[in-house]
Amino acid sequence: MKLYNSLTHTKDDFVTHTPGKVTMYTCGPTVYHFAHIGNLRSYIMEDVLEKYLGYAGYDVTRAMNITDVGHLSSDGDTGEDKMLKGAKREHKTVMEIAQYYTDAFFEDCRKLNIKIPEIVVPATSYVDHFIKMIEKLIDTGYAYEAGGNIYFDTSKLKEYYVFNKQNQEDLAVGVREGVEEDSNKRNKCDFVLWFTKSKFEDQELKWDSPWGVGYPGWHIECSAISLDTLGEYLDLHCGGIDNAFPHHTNEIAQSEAYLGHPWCTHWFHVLHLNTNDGKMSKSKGEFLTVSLLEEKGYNPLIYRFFCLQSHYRKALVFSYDALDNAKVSYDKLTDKIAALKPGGDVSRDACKPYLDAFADAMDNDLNTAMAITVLYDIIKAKISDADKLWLYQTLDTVLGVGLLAAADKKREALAQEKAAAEAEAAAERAEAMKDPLIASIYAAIDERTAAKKAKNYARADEIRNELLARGVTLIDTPKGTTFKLEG
RNA sequence: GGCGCCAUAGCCAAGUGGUAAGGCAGAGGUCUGCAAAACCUUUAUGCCCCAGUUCAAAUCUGGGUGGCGCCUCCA
Repeated sequence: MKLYNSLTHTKDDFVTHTPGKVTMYTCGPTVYHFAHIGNLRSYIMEDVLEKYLGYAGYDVTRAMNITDVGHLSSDGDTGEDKMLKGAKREHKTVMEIAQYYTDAFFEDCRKLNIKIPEIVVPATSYVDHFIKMIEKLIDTGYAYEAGGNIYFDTSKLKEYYVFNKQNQEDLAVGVREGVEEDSNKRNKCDFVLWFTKSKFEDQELKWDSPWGVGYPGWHIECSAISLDTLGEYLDLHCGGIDNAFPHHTNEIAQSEAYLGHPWCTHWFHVLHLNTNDGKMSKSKGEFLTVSLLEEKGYNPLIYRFFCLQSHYRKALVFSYDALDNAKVSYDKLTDKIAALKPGGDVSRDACKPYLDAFADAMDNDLNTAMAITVLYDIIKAKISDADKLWLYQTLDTVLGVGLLAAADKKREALAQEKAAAEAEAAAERAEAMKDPLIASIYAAIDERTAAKKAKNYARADEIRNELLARGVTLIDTPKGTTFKLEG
């Protein structure tokens, strides 16, 4: 499989440290608020990647953190801890906020068919690991204390800017409002491993440490959790592109300084979901959540389908027009699948070309847009319905857009609707027949239906016109003829 | 200011040197009397612009133009 590697800037052959096994780490959410659908784009694409690796025969172990402490600054950069801000907003404790939004995140994942990694670690449960790691970094000279905080010394590294060629001097400090240069730092890019001097007066969560009571920096959590749960050689590290610098850069710095050898070989970054006026955020414009999409009548899996129609390494612009487009495509596709007849033998030979086309697309840097077109090829293919259904079921284990479930639901709904409509029509008619006027209309309709059947269209139209003159408009539907009475 | 990404039809979007996938919308048609649905056919002499390399360029190179992202909050 070829997969673009942010570290090398090329599509590399995906090679794992232990053949047949993949260790995969994902930067999880900061649980201070609901996730917006842009956040979830990354998790959708990572989910597809994980499922495809499994489909391709790898044994995948995946871990994810939940950031419930240490993530400094708010969206508006007013200098508050995200968690603390969330807690204040909702008059809850930080831990209550964390639990509430962790659950909400998992609920969004469930709706989007995102498998939750088998290992999920809240940062607050790993503080002792962070401390151990920081201690070693101090012992080996990679970290120093200044002004009460512990910093990582980036000048001790051979190479700090791993994802692109930058110079420390060229970085603009304070490019964003409210970000101030920290005078304790020896180098511009040094970052905090442990705070004892909080920027915030009432940081709620604090732990004892060899350097005093405080709390961990943001970057250390991913390194420590990954090293402990997945070992010292990581195959695949995922996250949104905005994490490449500084978060992932810092993870690499501290992990490799700690280990003394290269750590993660492959970096997978998902580009952002934008709106017409740029990057999606929680503070600007409409706060697009999965729940909001549901309220507007969209099945969340339509959003997943929308994401899959594009490539993960391309910025995707969200609009309701584009989502509607995906919805129509999805509905048409599942309608066609609903019309397939189950039962019969599956021919592996007949299915093989489609499996190959799917694998070719996915092997080529997870080209999900191409993989989606295979779904359309299958509909048009000259293979049996049993083959088609088996293919949809198989491919959906990776794509996860719920093709068969949606089709089943449609089939059921259709049957139910039909039965209900028939029953209702019969009941209505029985009731209406008590009225002589209505009864006469029904008699006329019956006569016209008989005339149509006999292809006596002249008579049929005559009846329609007669009724029209009486103020009755006939409406032909696939279920039969109904009418509308004027006045 | 530095670094990086992107530009393909009305819209979304593949394509990675061999003559422009797919979806949505549109157009024409078949068929059920009409209509709807369904099905079939069709829709970019051209891929932001200008040079260059090549037998051959959307694709590679150089230079523009436009959009986006990152530079201690983000997915």
